[in-house]
Amino acid sequence: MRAAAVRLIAQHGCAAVSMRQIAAEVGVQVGALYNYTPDKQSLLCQLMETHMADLLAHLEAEDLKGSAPKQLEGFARFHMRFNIPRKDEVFISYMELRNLTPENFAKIESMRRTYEDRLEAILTQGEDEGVFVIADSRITAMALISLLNGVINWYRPEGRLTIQGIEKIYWDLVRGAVGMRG
Amino acid sequence: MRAAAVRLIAQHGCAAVSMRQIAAEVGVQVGALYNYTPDKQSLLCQLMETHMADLLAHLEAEDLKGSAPKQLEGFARFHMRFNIPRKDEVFISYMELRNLTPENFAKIESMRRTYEDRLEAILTQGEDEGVFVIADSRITAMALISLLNGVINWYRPEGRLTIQGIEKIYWDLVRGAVGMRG
DNA sequence: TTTTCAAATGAACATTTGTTCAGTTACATG
DNA sequence: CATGTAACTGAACAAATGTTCATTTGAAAA
Repeated sequence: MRAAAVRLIAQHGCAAVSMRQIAAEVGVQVGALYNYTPDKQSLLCQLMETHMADLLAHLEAEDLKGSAPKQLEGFARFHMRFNIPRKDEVFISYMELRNLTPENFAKIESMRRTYEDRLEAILTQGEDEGVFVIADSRITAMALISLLNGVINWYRPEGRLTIQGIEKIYWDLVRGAVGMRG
Repeated sequence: MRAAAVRLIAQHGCAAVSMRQIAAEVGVQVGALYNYTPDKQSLLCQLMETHMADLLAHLEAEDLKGSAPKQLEGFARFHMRFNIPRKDEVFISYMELRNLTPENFAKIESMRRTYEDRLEAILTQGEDEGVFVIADSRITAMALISLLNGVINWYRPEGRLTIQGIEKIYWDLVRGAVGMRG
């Protein structure tokens, strides 16, 4: 059911997908869904929440340490490796924020903030080390995440590039953006 | 009506906004809307189409020429200057693509492609000139647009930064990303 | 003043929506 | 076999949806 909901919502948007369509995709009647979620809003929120929690847990597990450039490379490559196979979830987590109730929105938003904070910390560390040239660490953090997320707009598993290849291209872009080329 | 539709759709998503809500925002009854659009789909498509046409027309009017770095700077600054005040339209043009009929989608998509092509041409020119270091011009073009578009996720008119200040920060990021720092 | 006509109304339509629930099924436990 | 229970069905509900259209409005043209 989770998989069906993710696929459909990513493709058509939450408001455009009915509970009946999800049920049909699962091969079940509408009523059966309500054994697993109290309502549609909770279903959407739970989708996003488990994805974000998963993201944060895996980032923590990366246990980035060492010099800022090494950490930044680890972060960028992790972001690619984690998000590319989860493009539907990523898309939902960015596009359906507006369909959450205020409380649910706050919950998800704070998780996203945590993720951004981790990147920003790496950036400020790099400034302290004198290896990054950055005008505004907060904005740069958000800009880099937008840059990295861009991949989900065009990535297709059957495409010409491997995930490793994409990782390399994007890491080069990030490296340059923080002023550490050459 | 256009303004009302843009505001509501950007805020809640196309499928989540009813014709009645748009009518109420305009201060009119539902039926009246159908004097101006044949149906909801056309309304959405027209919103996106005029925005994209506007974007392409203004880009053309910039009449970028000269060295690749100068053109890239012109492109980046133009993108910021044009899109920031139109954040609702930009958001819609990226998020509501999936709600278009195939024909309408193809129309909008080709306009977006034209825009990307223009940037890619600047990048390949820069490679020829030997001033940019780029792994894949197509992907870099899309990545840079994602980077630049990221601003609409956090920009607020009442925020601490001016548009000129933001332009500068993002231009520095772009400049670095194509390997021309220092 | 009368005529004209585009624009807005307001009610109606057939569907579709999220959600509920009494009843059925199927399967594991006793 | 009998019993219990968790899952699923299928029908139903009020509310909301996009769209249509006969009627009214209001102001410019005659």
